[in-house]
Amino acid sequence: MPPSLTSAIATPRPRRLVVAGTEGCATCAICEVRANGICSALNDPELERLAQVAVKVVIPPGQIFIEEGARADEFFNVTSGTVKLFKSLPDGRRQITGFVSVGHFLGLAVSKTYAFGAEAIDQVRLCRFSRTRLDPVINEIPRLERRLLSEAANELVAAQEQMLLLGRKTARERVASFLQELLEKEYGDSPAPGAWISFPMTRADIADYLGLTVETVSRTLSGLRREGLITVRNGHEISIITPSRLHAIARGEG
Amino acid sequence: MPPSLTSAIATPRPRRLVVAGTEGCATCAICEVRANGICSALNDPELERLAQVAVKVVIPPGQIFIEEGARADEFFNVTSGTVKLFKSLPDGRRQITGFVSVGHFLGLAVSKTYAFGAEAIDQVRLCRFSRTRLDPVINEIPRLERRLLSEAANELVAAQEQMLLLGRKTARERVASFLQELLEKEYGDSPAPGAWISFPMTRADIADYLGLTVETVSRTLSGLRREGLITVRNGHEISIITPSRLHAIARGEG
DNA sequence: TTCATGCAATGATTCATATCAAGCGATATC
DNA sequence: GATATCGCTTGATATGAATCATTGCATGAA
Repeated sequence: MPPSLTSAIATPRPRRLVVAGTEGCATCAICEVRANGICSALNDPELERLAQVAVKVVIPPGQIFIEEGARADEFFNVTSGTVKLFKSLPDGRRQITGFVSVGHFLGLAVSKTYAFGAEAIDQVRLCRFSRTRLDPVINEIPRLERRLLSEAANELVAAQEQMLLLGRKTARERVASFLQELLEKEYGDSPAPGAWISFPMTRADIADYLGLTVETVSRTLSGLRREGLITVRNGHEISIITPSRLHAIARGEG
Repeated sequence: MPPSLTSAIATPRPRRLVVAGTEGCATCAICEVRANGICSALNDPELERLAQVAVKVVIPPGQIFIEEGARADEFFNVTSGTVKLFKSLPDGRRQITGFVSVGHFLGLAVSKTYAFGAEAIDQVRLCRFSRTRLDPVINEIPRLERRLLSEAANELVAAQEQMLLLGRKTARERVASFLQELLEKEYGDSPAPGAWISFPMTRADIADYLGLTVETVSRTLSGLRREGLITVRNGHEISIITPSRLHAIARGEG
C-alpha cells in the first residue's frame, strides 16, 4: 500500500544532527558564493552586518541537518553541495519536495517548527544564521526581505509545477521532466545536446522526488536509453541526445 | 493514459476573462474583509494609500480570471467566494494546486507571466490592484511586504504538504486529508464532531485537486460513508462523525 | 581472497486506480 | 411535458505502476 516504504527503509536513516564542522566567517565580502543566494542582494556594509550573525558549517553526506517538526530557530544558505528537502509519513513513506544547491536558502517557516526535513546528499557547506539574530538584520535591510520574497515566489512556482507532475503525469513523463529539470539547471534554456550532466542523487531519491518506486525509475530510464533519447554513464551521469523530444515527453506530448 | 483528461473535457471550458462587474472602492477602511488578507497589516492612512490603487470586481461562477501564461500585471485579494488555482498540460489534464477564499491574495509571480490559472467556483469578489501601481505602495509600507512574505511561506508549507499527498498517499488517505482540511478551515484545530461543513467544489474539482478521477473520489466518499465516518447531505455538505479516525487515515495510520 | 553491503537493473506477478459503461435525480430547454 | 444536460454514483474491466524476487557489480572490511 505505501509506495515508497521500501525505499525509505532501504535507505539507512542517517543519524541525528551533529554539526560536523564550523568555521567562523568574518568575511562574507570575499565569500565564494557572494553572487548567489541572499547575499547577492547586499552591498559591502550590509554584508558586513550579515557576516556578524553567520557561521559556516560543513555537513557530511547523508546527514539530516533540519529535522521535521524541530524548533525552527535557524536559517541556512547553501554555499556548496546538494540538499534534499522532504516530508514523511509516520510509516516511513517519504516525499522529496525539492533538491537545492548553491544559492538557495532554507528555513523559511511559518510556525515555530520546520515543516520539512533537510538532508545532505553529498558534502554540503552552509551559512547558518540564528533566527533571532537574523530577524533584526532583515528589518534593517529591506532589500534582503525583498530577496526572500522573490525566492519564496520562485519556490512556489516550482512547487506548483511539481504538483502537476505528481498529480497528473505518467511515470515516463515524470522521469523526462526530471531530466529536463537537470538540463535546465545546468544550461538554462539553451539545450546543449550531448553534454554530460552529473547528478548526485540516487535512484531512490529520484523515486521519492517523482512519487515513484526505484524499480519504475530504473525501468523508465532504461526505456529512454533503449529508445536512444539519453545515454547513462556510471549511473550518475547522463547525456540527453534529443532535448526537444525529451521536452515533448515531459509535457505529455511524447 | 492521462488520468484527468475526462474530467477536464467534461467540465465546460469557461469563456475568456471578462470582468463582470467593477465598483470603485474608495473606502478600504470600512471594507468587510479588512481584518483579513493583506489589508490586516495596515493602519488607516496606509489603507487609504492602498485604496487609491484598488478596484473591486465581481466574478461569476466558472469564470477564469487569471489565465495561465498571461501577462502578470495584476494582483488580487479575495474578499468573498472560493477560487480554484490550477495548472494544465497541453492535452487538458489539470491539477488544481489550491482552493483559496476570503483573505488570500493572488498574483505573486516570478516572471512576467502567471504560472497558474485561477477560476471562480462560486460567485467571487476580489480587490484588484494594478501591479505597477501596487509596487510603490509595497515599497512604502514594509509591513505589507512582510505580510506578503508570510503569506508566501504559508502557501509553501501547504504546497509541500500537498506534494506529500500527491506523491505518496493512497486514494483513501487523500480524500481523508481533503476532508480534514475542510474541517480545519472551518474550525481550526477544534474538531467539532457532527457539525455540517459545506463546500462549493464539484467532485471533478476534488479529483483534480487530489490527483484522482471523479469515480475514485465518489467511490471513496461512499466507502467512508458506509463505514460511518462521515455523512453527506445534498452532495456538497458533509459531517465528520469521527474526526480523530479521519485524521488517522489522512496520516496513513488508518 | 572472501564476505558483506549498497545500489542498480530486470523479470514475474499483483493490485490499486483508471477506464468504460450505465443509470439516476435535478435542473434547464424547447 | 418531453428531452437534453450536468453532476454524481455504481459496476465491470483494463492497465500502469507497485510489489516481490533475483542477479550483477561495485566498494569496503575481515
